[in-house]
Amino acid sequence: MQKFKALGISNEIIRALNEMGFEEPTPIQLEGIPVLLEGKDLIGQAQTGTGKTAAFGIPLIEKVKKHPGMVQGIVLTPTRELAIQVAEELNRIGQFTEIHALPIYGGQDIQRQIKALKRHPQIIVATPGRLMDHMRRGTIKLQDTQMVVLDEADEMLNMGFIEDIEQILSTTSDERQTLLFSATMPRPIQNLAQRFLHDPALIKIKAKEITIPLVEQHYMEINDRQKFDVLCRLLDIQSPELSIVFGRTKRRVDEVSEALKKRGYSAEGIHGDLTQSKRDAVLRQFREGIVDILVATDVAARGLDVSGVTHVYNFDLPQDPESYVHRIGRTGRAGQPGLALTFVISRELEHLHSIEQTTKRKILRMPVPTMADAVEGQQRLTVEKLLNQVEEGNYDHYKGRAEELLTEMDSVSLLAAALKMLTKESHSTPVKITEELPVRVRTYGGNRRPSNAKKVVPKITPRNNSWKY
DNA sequence: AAAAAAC
Repeated sequence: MQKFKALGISNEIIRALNEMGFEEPTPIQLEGIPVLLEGKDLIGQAQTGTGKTAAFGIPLIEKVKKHPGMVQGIVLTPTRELAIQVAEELNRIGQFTEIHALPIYGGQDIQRQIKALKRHPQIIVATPGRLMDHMRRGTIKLQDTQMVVLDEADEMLNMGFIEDIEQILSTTSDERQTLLFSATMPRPIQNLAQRFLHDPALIKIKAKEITIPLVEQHYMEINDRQKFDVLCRLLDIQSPELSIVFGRTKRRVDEVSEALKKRGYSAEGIHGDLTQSKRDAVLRQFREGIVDILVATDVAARGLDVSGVTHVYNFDLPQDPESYVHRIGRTGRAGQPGLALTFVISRELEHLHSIEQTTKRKILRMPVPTMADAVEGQQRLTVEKLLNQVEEGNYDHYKGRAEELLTEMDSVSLLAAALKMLTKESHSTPVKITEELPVRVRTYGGNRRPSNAKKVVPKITPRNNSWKY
């Protein structure tokens, strides 16, 4: 925290950073914050997860607070979800100040937004289309805007927002401070920078640092018909805390999420054809862990920062290397390890290879897990779930399964735990299990995996980042 | 070719 203080950040914000668990500034914060506090324009080549939002958010809030009233800061993002996420982070950074950030995006009731705007948030985080809508209606005026942040500028370019962005920038004062963040710097983005930024500082997080070092990357060669069953197997075996399954189309996302739900997984789909309120709700549930598998199109590929995402499954190979990098970047965040696993059908192997070359990272082949692997994984999960229930004192629901398991378990402590569970009244004191719990259980009908069988699929263990079943 | 984004 001393290092944050040394950057010249005010006490209220330091206090908020403390509460948010920030310890040391990331490279982009260390370099960017002083430059921005000085008032310079900035081009930042970095992704989220590098602490980018705080890098512009801290100076933004510092600057804004001295001039209460009108809209003084604008952040533009390519997707609606990102607008919500960035606004939330800004509000956390500014929680001990009088500064408020409001997300403004399409698909949400505009009257509701107009009402919220009457409370005069100093910062607006918006997708371009809806912001333009408000500008035309006169419900947002940008004359007093002192800082404009273009977040994920290359993606906004891809989505055809460049003209909107130019128009928005032209509406604001030339005195404004302009920040442009982009993972890549294609020609049109360079032109934009040249036209609208004045003598910008350049901060580049090198390519090596852009690819996420803590994400283990694997692929599995598989045919299309097997994909769903194998996904279920993997979910059982690897038991992710939270996971994202990326599909190629909206339709595909619907199919996979429905099928997962039918099999009893806690999954929800998200894509651009859903109503915005549904999208907001799904993402909220996912963040809270109410839903633990998010099935998504590339709408969720960029910038989304959800803590606890231990696994990303590319159910379908992404179209381009850029999309691949963004998708797998949803895990391995904030220094936590993550696993990215990509399903590849044989004719796509070459495409996978080109992704490998572009990202300059080896994607390791992983064999399809056997049925025995799956059975064992499933049982381990069931036992773990059961034991959690025992700890929490909710026995009734698991009674039947527990009785079944009693005949299968070869571990004395598991047996004892389950016995306790079955003999306790449902309202009695929960059993506290403190001993190390063995997780191996005997498989059905003596159908053990032969000792010479391959046993290879790594399971992610966040504690030590080692790979084993 | 698909996805995203304003009504």
